Amino acid sequence: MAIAAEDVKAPSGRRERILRAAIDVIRERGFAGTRVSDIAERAGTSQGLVLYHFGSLAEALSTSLTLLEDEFYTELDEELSLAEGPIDRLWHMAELASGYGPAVGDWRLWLELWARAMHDDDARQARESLDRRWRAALLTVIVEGVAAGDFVVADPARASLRLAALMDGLAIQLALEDPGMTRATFTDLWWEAAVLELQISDPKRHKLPRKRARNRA
Amino acid sequence: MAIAAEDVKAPSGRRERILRAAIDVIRERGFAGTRVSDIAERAGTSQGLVLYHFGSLAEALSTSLTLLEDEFYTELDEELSLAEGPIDRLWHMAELASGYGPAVGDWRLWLELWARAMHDDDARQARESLDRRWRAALLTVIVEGVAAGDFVVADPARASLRLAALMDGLAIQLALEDPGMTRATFTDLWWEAAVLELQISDPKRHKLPRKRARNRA
DNA sequence: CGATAAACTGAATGACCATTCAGATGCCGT
DNA sequence: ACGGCATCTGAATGGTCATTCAGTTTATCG
Repeated sequence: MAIAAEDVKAPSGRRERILRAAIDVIRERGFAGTRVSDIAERAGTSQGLVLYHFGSLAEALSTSLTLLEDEFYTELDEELSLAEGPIDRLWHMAELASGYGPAVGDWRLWLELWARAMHDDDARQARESLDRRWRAALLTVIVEGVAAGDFVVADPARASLRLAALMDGLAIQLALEDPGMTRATFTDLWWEAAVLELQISDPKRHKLPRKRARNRA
Repeated sequence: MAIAAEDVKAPSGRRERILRAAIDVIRERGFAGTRVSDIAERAGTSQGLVLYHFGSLAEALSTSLTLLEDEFYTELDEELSLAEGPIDRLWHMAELASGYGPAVGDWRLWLELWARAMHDDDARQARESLDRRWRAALLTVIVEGVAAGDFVVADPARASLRLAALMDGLAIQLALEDPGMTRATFTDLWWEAAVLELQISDPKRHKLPRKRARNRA
């Protein structure tokens, strides 16, 4: 069950623990395969409590999406605040997407979300705002880079759209563990495209990847 | 129900009708939401028959994936045989992917397949071979183009990988009906990337899209 | 024309799960 | 220490399917 000793009794902590458990289960078994009992078991509680807190399974899943959004935003902001210039920021985004943090590059979850977005409205909204946010960040970086003279792009909007889409596409292979697609290949292929698309003049130092740090699960 | 008058009694046709019905339902309701009764209703038969032919729902779904593969291959081969040179072929592939035919550009189905591939082995294999096939075709076109002097690429394998991934990424927006992503935008953005990546010298005439022809459903 | 098998049906059967519920347990202010 | 409220539990309850089955229709072929 894997319950940290810390706050076994904290009454409020229970709610969030359930949401985290839900996310973990979704990642493993998919939205469709996630049952109340899975969540309860993973969270170390009873089924009853899950329903007590969220009323229904559907509601629990939706709410966990909200938590996911929060983590995503936090992670993105945090990471971007660390970077110095546009080139560095862009590189950081590539790393994030390749799976550096717990949320942004959690592609199995994204594939699930995409599929669910076609049939569930909460999922649709969640993925839409997550995606919008990500693309906006990318666009901002590109615009900054153009202003700073680091990038040369005719149409930043198009460029960001395309680079974002390329990430998604590469991510599919990553999530499905396609032979030949690794974290390294991902960043490599994407960075090359970015260099080409944005006409980055001096992409030198960025070739060295950072230390690893995988998902909590 | 929508049963064509043609072969209501054809005994063998029934099987395939069921498979097509299954695919239709999957596209609409997703793998997870597809019930035996949905398929039966859509095919205009009884639940019993679906199970009679395929033994189980899971088996019916798997088998329908095989039919999908067949259609995909047929469509791809047909389309490629029509095109003249590498540039034209490449353009045809872009059109196919944008949803020109019934199978290749049926992106809702692809999103479903990706998600299912994470949990179901038949789906995993299906998507893998479909994807491999598609990328191989792309690679072939690129290599031909290089040989013919139409394209200039350092590493055709990387280029095809990237262009294929870009398609997938753009396709997600298409499937999810992201505002701002249409068939036209899709081909437009992709073609521009291809021109850049492959250094296509003379992409002129291809800017005009062909007549529409959507999915049967 | 039978007769045998294949195709087909619709009504059980039973498993699996979300949800409900009656009550236990801990918490907090007084 | 006590009343009351939030939290929590585990065992019903009931609905929704996949699957089974007993039997009917349709095709095939000698």
